[in-house]
Amino acid sequence: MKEGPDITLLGSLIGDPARANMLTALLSGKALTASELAGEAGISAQTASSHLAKMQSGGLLIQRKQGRHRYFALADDDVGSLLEAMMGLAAKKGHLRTRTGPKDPALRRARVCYNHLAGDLGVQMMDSLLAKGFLTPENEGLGLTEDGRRFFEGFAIDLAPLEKLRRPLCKSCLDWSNRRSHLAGSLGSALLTRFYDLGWARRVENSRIVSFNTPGEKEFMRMFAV
Amino acid sequence: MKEGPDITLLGSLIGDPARANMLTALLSGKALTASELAGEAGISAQTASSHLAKMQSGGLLIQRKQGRHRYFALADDDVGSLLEAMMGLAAKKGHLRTRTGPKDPALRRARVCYNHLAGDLGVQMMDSLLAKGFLTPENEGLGLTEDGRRFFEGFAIDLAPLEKLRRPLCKSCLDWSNRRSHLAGSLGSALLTRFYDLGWARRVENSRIVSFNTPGEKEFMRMFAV
DNA sequence: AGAATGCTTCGACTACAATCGAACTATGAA
DNA sequence: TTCATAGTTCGATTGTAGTCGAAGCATTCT
Repeated sequence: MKEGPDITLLGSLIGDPARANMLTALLSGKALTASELAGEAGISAQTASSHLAKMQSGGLLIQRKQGRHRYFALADDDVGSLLEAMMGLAAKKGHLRTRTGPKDPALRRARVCYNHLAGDLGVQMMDSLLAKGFLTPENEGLGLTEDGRRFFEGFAIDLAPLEKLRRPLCKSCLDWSNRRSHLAGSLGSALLTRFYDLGWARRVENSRIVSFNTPGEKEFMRMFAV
Repeated sequence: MKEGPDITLLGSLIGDPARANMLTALLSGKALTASELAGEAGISAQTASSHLAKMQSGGLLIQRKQGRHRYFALADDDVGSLLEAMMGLAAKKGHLRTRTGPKDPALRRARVCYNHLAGDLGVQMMDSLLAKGFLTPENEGLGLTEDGRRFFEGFAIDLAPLEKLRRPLCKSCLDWSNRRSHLAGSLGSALLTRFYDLGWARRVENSRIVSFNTPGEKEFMRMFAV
């Protein structure tokens, strides 16, 4: 017994409601200040401060000072993936939040997962990219084909700087609402940014929802048909 | 806010040391009795009973009555995967258990992950099966090729009954010690069983370690060379 | 039937962690 | 300099979850 890594710390960090709310808010990919997170969790600033310190020393968060603000963000993609994975299992086991609000359908359709697109549209995009042979499954992840390289460059995504990063270019991430994979990694992130830039979609304030407008969705559907 | 599934319950269930010890023990794939689990966690029977009830109602465990014993096991593969994923992140963040025992290297080399082979050897097997074209990455999982079908049948693994199960045949599972994938699913489980039957390896008592004997390891290496 | 084992329920105790008010530090604005 | 805002630290309070002893069922053994 007492073999392997210790999962209790991670579990207990995630297991507190206030902290879970903060983490969920940060899953939107935006860095938030301590007071914003306190508001998100519905607790006082002092309490939030203590929680944030714990999560930081536990490796879940990183902190960036900027003027008199302190911005907190998820430490890395792995933390985001774990949170999504837990949401997947929680959903499967029926652990829903007390009030499943009216936003729920919109959230299932298109939302931000840390920094890339998730939900029905995210899964569809992934399927389409695979079906057209732009991405291809590799050893343990995803690879970019020559066709894919041309496609993305044609979509005004500059691959060169992305490939220089330590972060993997393509990665698959499990979707809690669909239990299917969608595209993560720096390429997934770049695609989402491109959708914003093109004016196809925008972020809904204070939420993970990504809202496509009518022409934007039309373009998206044409480009990522299955 | 308050969007999506609730991860606090899962987190807090996993976040208690006694429960985490039990879950880790169950990750060996064996069903254990309440008293065995109490011993594993180092707590009294009463306390264990309360923990087990909570984990059961939280969907992490299932219970099977057999005579005057109650056997507990992980509820499904997803629970096992989540635990391995958490161990992966915990290891990466340096959350090791206080005493990293002498068993640790053996554990990294070959261990049971719920019901299939993990560790260096598990990863090597996966790599070999992919390299030889017996398995192939598919949409969101793994597929069996015609060559692969012949290979496994030749290895005296009867695929027909496995394919009838609701459980997926092939599945990849992330390894915490390697951060690479190994083969899960009913096929992964069948392979491990076959190794036991052939006398290549055996389980080390009260541990997740799988110990290969010299000729067994030789055969394994020949069969799953990379 | 009676005894023993395996497990759960009940009740009481304890320890710890979340919480907030108040005081303190740091940055920025007037 | 003085004031205001953002955040942390300290101390005290509170609630709750983990813990075990004792008693209660259920099943098997003799």
